[in-house]
Parts: sequence; C-alpha cells; structure tokens
Amino acid sequence: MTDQSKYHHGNLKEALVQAGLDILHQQGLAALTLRACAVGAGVSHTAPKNHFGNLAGLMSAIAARGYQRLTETMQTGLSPDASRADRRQAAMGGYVDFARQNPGLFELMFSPQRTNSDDPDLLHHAGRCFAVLCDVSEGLIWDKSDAPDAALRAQIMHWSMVHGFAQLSASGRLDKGDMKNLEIFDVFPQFQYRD
Amino acid sequence: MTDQSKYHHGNLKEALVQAGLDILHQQGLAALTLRACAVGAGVSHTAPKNHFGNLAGLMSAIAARGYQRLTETMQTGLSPDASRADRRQAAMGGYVDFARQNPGLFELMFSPQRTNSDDPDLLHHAGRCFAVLCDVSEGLIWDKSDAPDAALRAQIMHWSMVHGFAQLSASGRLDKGDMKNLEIFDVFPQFQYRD
DNA sequence: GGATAATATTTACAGTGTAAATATAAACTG
DNA sequence: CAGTTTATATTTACACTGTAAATATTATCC
Repeated sequence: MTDQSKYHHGNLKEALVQAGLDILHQQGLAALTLRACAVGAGVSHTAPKNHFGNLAGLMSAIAARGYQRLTETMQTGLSPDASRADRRQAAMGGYVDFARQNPGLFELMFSPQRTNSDDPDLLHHAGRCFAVLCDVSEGLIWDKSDAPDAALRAQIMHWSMVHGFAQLSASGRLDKGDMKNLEIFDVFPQFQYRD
Repeated sequence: MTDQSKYHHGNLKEALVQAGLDILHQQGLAALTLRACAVGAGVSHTAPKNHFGNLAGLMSAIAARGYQRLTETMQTGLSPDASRADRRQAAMGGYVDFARQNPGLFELMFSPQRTNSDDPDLLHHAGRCFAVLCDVSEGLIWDKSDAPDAALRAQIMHWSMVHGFAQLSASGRLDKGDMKNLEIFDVFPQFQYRD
C-alpha cells in the first residue's frame, strides 16, 4: 500500500503531515511550505489540495498533530495510578519541555494567522490538551475558591501560567543572563491543592 | 520635507513602519508584506532595502515600535506619583489590553521566525517593556522570597503570567463559553506585596 | 561647483500558493 | 465482468512575494 511507484500514494494525508513535522524539526517554521511538504512526501506540489484544500488546511493538520504530541508529552512517565500531584508535575513540566524542544511547531500551534482556528481536528486535539490542564488544576486552594466560576478561573490560570512561561522560554526571551536555567516550578509559587 | 513629489522621500524609514502598522491594524498579519508597506509609503517595492536590508529588518522595526507602544499602553492613565500598586494594575491590564487590541502586531512581536531577535532597536524596546514588569514585580511576598535570585524569579513569574494570559486571550483560545469576559485579575491570585 | 555618497527606480528572477484542465487508478453498478 | 463514476495525482499556467543588479536621481561634503 505504501509503494512509492504507484500513481496513487495510498496514505498521502499522513505522509504530508509527517513530512511537515520533519521539516519543522530539521529546518524550522520558515521552511514549512506547501511545496516542501509535497516534495517530502514524493508527490507533486498540487496533490495536497485534494486532502487539505489549501495551505492553511495542511498547517492546521500539522498543528493538530502537534497538540496530540503535546498531550502525550504531558503524560509521559506516569504510572496508571499516579497521584494528581504527579500528574500536575508531569503536565506542566512536559508542556514547557515540548515548547523548548519543538519551538517551530509550538509557534505554529499558537499562530491563528497560519491555521484555521475552526478546524474540527485542531479544535478536538487542542481541547484534549486543555483538558489535561483542567484535570491537574482541580483542587486548587486559593483566594478565589469561593468565587463564581472558581474552577474555570483556576483552569485558565494554570494554562496562562504554563503557556506564558513556555512561550517566553521557547522564543529565547529568557536566554539572557541567569534566566535560562530556571524551570517553571522555580518561578511560580508553590500553590496548595486538595490532593 | 514630506513632499510626495520629491524623488527622495525624506522620512521613508518612519513612513514604512507607519504603513506597516496601518496594514496590521486594518488587514492583519497575513497582509503585512514588504511590497504592501512600500505601496503604503508611496514608494517602489525595493526602496525599503536601503533602510532595513530585507523583510526581516522591516519586520523587526515594526515589532520594535510595537514594544514601544506596548510600554506606553502599560503606563497610560498614571499620575506622576502613582503608587506601585497602581502602576502594577496599569501595567498588567495594559499588557492584556494591548494584545487584545493589536493581535497581529502582538503576534509579530513574539514571532522570532519573522524578526531578527538580535536587532538592537528591538532588543532595546523589548528590554524597556520588560523593565516595567520588573518594576511592578518588586516587593512580592511569597514562598520564594528567600530563595537565590528571588527578584529574578518574581520578574519572570510576572512576565509569564501576564504574557500567557494575554496570548491565550488575543489568539481567541479563551473565547469559548464563559471565558471571554474574564480579566487577568479575575484569574490569577491576589498576590501580596510590600507596597 | 564637482566628486562622492545616499536614496530611489527599473528590470529581472527564483520561489510561493492557487486554480483549471488533464491523466490515472480505484470504487461502484448494472 | 464491462462501463461508469469518483477519488486522487499531474501538468500547466498565473499572480504575488522577496531579493539582487544595474541604473537614475538627489543630497552632502570638500
């Protein structure tokens, strides 16, 4: 099915996303063009149109895959019965690690300019990623515990916190001086939770 | 000096940056091309090369101006003798407001892909912006007050916090459900300061 | 006032995304 | 199985982008 000599590729959709991820990893976001992905998949530069419509469609699919991998990274090294404290540590640390190790992909994932922000697949995987952060934000004990929408506030707080640190870190803004060695747990307060 | 009929523009550098800001404001980041800026300034499409070298140079100049305006926004409405608590409120609220009102420019400012991250002007204005956040992060009372580099940690914490919320907000990630009406002070804890 | 530098234009070119027409192969239908 | 339809991929063409080289115009300096 994956014979290169065939006129029909057989699995072009997946091959194009994979080629895009490779390009991002090896050459960065500037090199991520529609034509380069097509070459990487061994196919003419107009073939992607059948599967993704246009450039934004392909970018959205790559970004969606990025959210999928980010979610996995946030859950690596967890035993099935890990405590929420452990899950929280894994999720936050993983989020930052992912951004640092995949700066191009991370920038694409949060670039509404290049993606279709209403893409169903993108929304689904971004939602699953956010759900992990919602999970680990449960039980927060703070001054807004009794406020309306306390859970929602805690969720957004956690996401903002980890995302801001991740992006500043990934974009090199923290590389000056002594900043580069700090981790997120060194930088944010040790919040209290009912774990 | 600003006569359009002259062969030499007289103030092209400024005019190109201004045209870029207008395009960002009216058409968004996707429309911000070198040629469009040149047209906006009433000049041939190769004229920018003399002043900015290439596209990244022009983008960096526009981003630098963005940081300048962001710094101003963070300091609007402050009386000369404003308390640090007032300055903090203005800085954080202004940061988020700026991102929401200038999503394209904000995305450009934190897109190392499109800008020269070693541009002196860009570094200078980004530094001044960060300095405002450093100022308002002074006096934080928290569990890391006695840790080494406590001040640095507090600075990065404030920047990460406000930046993460600003970017999630500006990119539309918080527009679902009841999230859109929340402000940063509703979402982060009420930290204590020696003010 | 004449040389020199700064600034802007014209022209050319390789690379990009998109659309239309065409070709090939798979899937369906009787 | 044969014929049709649909899905998939290619070829070709085009407008737009950034960049470079050669040229033209103006300002600056001695």
